[in-house]
Amino acid sequence: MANKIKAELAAGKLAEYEQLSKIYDDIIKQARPRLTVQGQGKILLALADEDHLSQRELATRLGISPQSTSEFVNKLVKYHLVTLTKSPNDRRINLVNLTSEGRKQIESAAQEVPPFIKTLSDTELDQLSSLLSKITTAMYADIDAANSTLGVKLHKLFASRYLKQFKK
Amino acid sequence: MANKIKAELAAGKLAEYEQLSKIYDDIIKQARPRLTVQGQGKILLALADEDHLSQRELATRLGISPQSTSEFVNKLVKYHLVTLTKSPNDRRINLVNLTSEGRKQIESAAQEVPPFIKTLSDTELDQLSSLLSKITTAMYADIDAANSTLGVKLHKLFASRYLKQFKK
DNA sequence: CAATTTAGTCAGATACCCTTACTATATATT
DNA sequence: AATATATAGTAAGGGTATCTGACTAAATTG
Repeated sequence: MANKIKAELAAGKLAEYEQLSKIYDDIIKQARPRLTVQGQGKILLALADEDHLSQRELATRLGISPQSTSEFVNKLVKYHLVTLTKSPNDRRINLVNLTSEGRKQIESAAQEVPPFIKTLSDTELDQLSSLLSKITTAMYADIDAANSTLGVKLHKLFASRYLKQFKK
Repeated sequence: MANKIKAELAAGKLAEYEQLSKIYDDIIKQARPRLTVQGQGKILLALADEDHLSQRELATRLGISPQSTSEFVNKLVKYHLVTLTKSPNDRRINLVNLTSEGRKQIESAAQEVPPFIKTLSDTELDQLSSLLSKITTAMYADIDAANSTLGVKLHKLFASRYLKQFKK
């Protein structure tokens, strides 16, 4: 029983964090045009991980429909953040390429540590990372079970993104 | 320097969790409609905290425009989750009232424990709750600084929501 | 070569938000 | 009272993120 309550509390906190973070983003960082993990931003992030992907590949990796992908890519083209080139092997395929401006956007927006993270101590940061790793691992497993390609791709996407941080 | 890396890693993990949880919800629990802290859900949550508010009051508390509020309220009316009554004192005012169905929606959507939480031990759950509390507290403070009414109200809103869990 | 699969697009929807009018009702001022 | 101003809400229209269905254009397969 005790465990159940603890679990509920933690789940509640997690939900609270999620909801709050939406509001937080809205309110706090209006200044800098932030790269969101949605729509166009999602595409850019995926390209930062691996450039010259086809729209189809992007759609699959990001879990959005090819139609939405097409829409976002076109907007990015309009803003000169990516270009499209036809694949020489398969002329149906549009390869999506980051422009230098696109890359700059990603860099400048990349992973700022939000201020609220700074309130945690070193030990707490370690704890948090490790707990979240457990959680995400379990999530990946579930996602994987439901749709194996998506899960694997996602993992790869995020993994390489956060590994990059380490190298710096 | 070490701290900076730890912070970046934790921030990354948090971002990863957020991103993942969207997809997770999509894939894993399509069944139940989840109450978000946006749009219509936000309105319902505010009403759960205090019923019979005017649209203006809702708009102010939730930090959305009166126009959007009107839109969401009207949708909720259409779905029979709230009703509108003119205030007797001031006939400009529309009071928004939860229907029993609306109340049921809120209850049923309330805090299910997602399966991935169950992979954590008791100790880990405690740790996670406490870390997230620190984080959300810091977030509330920032939100508060930017827009005091909203921050306070939100806090109250969430607090009452998660306190309810405990009583059970 | 015909049939099928795959990549991408177009059109049309919905949800969440905003801004700029505009209406109706209250309240304050003269 | 009559006029002016403030307040609650609505209407219209726009932008972003997504989705589904229908369709075209290549590639692959039999």
